[in-house]
Amino acid sequence: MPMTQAKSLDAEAETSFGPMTEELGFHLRRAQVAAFKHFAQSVTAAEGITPGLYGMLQVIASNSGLSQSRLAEVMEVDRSSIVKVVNQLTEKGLIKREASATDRRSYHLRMTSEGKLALRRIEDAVARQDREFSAGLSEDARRLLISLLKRLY
Amino acid sequence: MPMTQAKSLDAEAETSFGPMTEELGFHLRRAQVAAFKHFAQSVTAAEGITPGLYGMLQVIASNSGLSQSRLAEVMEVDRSSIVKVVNQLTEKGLIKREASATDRRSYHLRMTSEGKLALRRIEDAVARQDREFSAGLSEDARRLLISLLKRLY
DNA sequence: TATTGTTATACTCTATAACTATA
DNA sequence: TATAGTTATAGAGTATAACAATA
Repeated sequence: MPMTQAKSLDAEAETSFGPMTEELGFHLRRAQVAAFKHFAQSVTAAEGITPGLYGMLQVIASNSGLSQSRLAEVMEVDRSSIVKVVNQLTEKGLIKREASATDRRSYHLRMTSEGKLALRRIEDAVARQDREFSAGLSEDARRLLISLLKRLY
Repeated sequence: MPMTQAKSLDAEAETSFGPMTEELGFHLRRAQVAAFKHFAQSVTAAEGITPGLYGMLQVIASNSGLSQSRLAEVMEVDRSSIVKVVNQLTEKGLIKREASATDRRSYHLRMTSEGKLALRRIEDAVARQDREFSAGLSEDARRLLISLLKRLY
């Protein structure tokens, strides 16, 4: 059944999606949806970490001590949307909030030692997943694709 | 302020996002978010049509008479998620539900004449938007990018 | 006055489960 | 029994507005 569906989608792609098949945005979206599904089936299934949480973890790990407001800025979401995420990562024992010595309103976010350990593991899983996902591309094609994508933002 | 932010993100990109900058999924997501924002600022602002609704419209236009279940299949969402969308497009006068002559449970979805007219206009707006969004790429680079993206799904 | 983190609230998108009317 | 469309409901993910504590 999955093969049949895939086959029919392939065969009717031109007629099913009309002029959209000429649009970059259309293919960008489809590829991105496929990437999320792939991530969910490997990394999220094994480690319980969504793409969003993984991104937050990496930003915290690479910018140790940053504030929640700064994290929100980097992730380009509202400050209020960060609260839940930080709670989740804290409850998982992956990060900690440290009171700032100079500003009592603010927290410094840092990885816990368990978090650092977990991130090394997750990072490997993500790297493998990313390679698997792009298995249809040669290493050169993969690099080329990344460089083209970067020119869009 | 936007320029300052963009500049600081560029300058710190390597340190802010860590190993993610090596991942295809990371760049795919950023490009896709940028594409949605661009679409929202041009097409959605001018025509009140989101990327999702536009996709539905094109699939209905290219597969006139298809059922809601078939539309859900093509869009890869649940049947129940289609109901609201079909209602919205019907209320906007862009599509109509026609009773099936052979199966009284089922509807055939079709564009209204106003819908066809509107779609021609929206289609042009989207085509312009898509070119603007990919203005940083030559025509060849754009085609290359699309062909690379297709190899991911 | 402005900023940090928070809460309350709401909106969009999507899914699951259960219903109805058919088939 | 199975399918088409629908409804009720829930869970992500995100935003806005307003608040307390602090700067």
